[in-house]
Amino acid sequence: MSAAPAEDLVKRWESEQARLRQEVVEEDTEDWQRSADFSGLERVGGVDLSFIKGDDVNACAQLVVLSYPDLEVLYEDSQMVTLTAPYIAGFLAFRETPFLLDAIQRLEKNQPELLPQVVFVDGNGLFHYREFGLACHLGVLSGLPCVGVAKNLLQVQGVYKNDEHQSQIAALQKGGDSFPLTAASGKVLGKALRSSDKSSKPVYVSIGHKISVDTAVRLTHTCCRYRVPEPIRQSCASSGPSVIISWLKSITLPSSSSSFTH
DNA sequence: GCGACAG
DNA sequence: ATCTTGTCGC
Repeated sequence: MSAAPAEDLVKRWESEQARLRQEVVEEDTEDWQRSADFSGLERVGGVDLSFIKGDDVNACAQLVVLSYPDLEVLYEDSQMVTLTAPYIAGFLAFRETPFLLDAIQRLEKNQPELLPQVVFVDGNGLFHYREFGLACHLGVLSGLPCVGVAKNLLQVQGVYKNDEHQSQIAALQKGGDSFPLTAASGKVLGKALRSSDKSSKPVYVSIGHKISVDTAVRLTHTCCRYRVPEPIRQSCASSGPSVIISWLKSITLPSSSSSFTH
């Protein structure tokens, strides 16, 4: 019957990406982005979805807001959610964005004064098959400046994980060093950044929305205590596990007590 | 058949 | 994403 069930879905998603792609702003739009020390920047956000071992449907959506430049936690939101869309490489946003957007809107409604001035996203932005990764998607739909940070290189648009790439990585001497990820077209889609002196493996930074590549790279570097930028690290590690555990208990206990009804 | 495949 | 312990090094 339907040998290729996702084919039609993928086509719709592709046109949706093409439509929203036109809304991406690839330049700095905020005053603090022009400042050498980012003066005026007080809150940076991070978002992430955490999963449990064999369950790719239930996840914990998290949003944290940290102070800048101290990187202290100002706000934290964790919400168990039920995912509907499958994970297909190149379409991560359709799986995760709705829940990340929900978290941002909850904050906007309850404590708008804590809204982050920029959001770090776990995944790529412009560095994407169609130049519209998760960070762009969330940026356009939320209207907030966003930065995409991926932990692994996506081989796309003529960028390969070959010997040339490896030698460029080897040339990154200290935290803050970077090299461009240039598409076959010549466009710089992002940069590989050595985020700290300690980590030899770079992170891949690309813009999501309302920020320039160079500003995104500079900002990412100042938000790194370890390899992964603190906003993303905090959103991954803070309350994720405990929220998932309490959620597991909440669905396990009622079912066991129901055995008393018979 | 083999490699790639953000999270 | 997550599965998994120890291990080597500063």
